[in-house]
Amino acid sequence: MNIIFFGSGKISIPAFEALLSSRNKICCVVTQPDAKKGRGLAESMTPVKALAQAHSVEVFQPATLKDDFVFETLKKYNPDLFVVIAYGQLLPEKILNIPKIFSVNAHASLLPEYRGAAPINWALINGEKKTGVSIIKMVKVMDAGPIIRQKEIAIMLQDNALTLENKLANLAAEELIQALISIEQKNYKLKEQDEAKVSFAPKLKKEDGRIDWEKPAEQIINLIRGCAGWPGSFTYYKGKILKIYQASVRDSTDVQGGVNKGQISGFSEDSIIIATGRGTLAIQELQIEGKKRMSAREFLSGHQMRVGEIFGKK
RNA sequence: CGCGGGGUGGAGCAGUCUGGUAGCUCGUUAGGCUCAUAACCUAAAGGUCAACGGUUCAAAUCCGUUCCCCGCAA
Repeated sequence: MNIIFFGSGKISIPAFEALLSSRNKICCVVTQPDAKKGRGLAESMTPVKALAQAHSVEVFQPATLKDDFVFETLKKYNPDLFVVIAYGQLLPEKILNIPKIFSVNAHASLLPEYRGAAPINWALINGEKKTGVSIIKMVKVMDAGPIIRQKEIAIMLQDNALTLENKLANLAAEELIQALISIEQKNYKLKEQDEAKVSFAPKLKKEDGRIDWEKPAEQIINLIRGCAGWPGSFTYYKGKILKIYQASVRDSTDVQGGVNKGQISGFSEDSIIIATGRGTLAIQELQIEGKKRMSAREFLSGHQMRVGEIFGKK
């Protein structure tokens, strides 16, 4: 089949690789335009573009899909199928209807739950025990199309957004290939999503990563796990932003009276222990503004922290 | 030329404003204590203070330039 691949995020890489080594022909790859990223003025391309170039696949980077020029360009390839995974933009109906068969999307959740841009992160933040990958036929509404294949996976306690994304990326690649085979052989079934069970996972904002120390330790840990990578979870210490990379629940029972939430309640050999709304948690890896990421042990070597100091105040 | 923090023995930091003997918490090595220990005590090794240039009797510290790391913003 002639396929046009839409993808931008890291999660789409295994699927893209799987497609490249399948019997299908990738006519062209559509990915987000190079962004002028920050500190200096470095231009950065999506990982998908880098991989496409390495395989000499044509790359197309329209700023918007609403342009007629985009429609004409894609039409010219005469594609059988569009494969979309973590592209980063809604595909207009006109575009979706270009391929002869239809457009397929791989989504990292058990649809109809967690529709939207950040399903992996929200599943972790909400403390879900399982998630998965759904392969759907695309319709006009974001992530609302009928399901072709769906595969469940357990969320491990030690999983964070990065490790889970990795697992789901590989799973998505496998499921996608299977789905393509069944589509080619025309022996697939479509299962409509149950609209009553729809939930949403909107794109995360930086602010979503701010830790609320009033919450129970478990919930804070879930936030840290869910925000790993981007946007990262953070709090404040002595007026500076303090990012927390690795932490675990130390004690999930009630805190003794009089202890302020966010207070340093002690230290162990390798971690800083903080009181929360319910229970305590142990920070193992962190980063203060302007410094490198380091272990709690390293941090404590150079910073005199005291029991009773408060986290979370600017 | 977007804003800001930083580069000091192996790690993390102080010292820089107000130039004048290289400091702290660890780690490493050796010895001691101990039934024993990653605990405790003692000692030692380990630095061209990012680089180059300037000012000065004297520069980690003041001035100029460059390189590198990081946070914000996107």
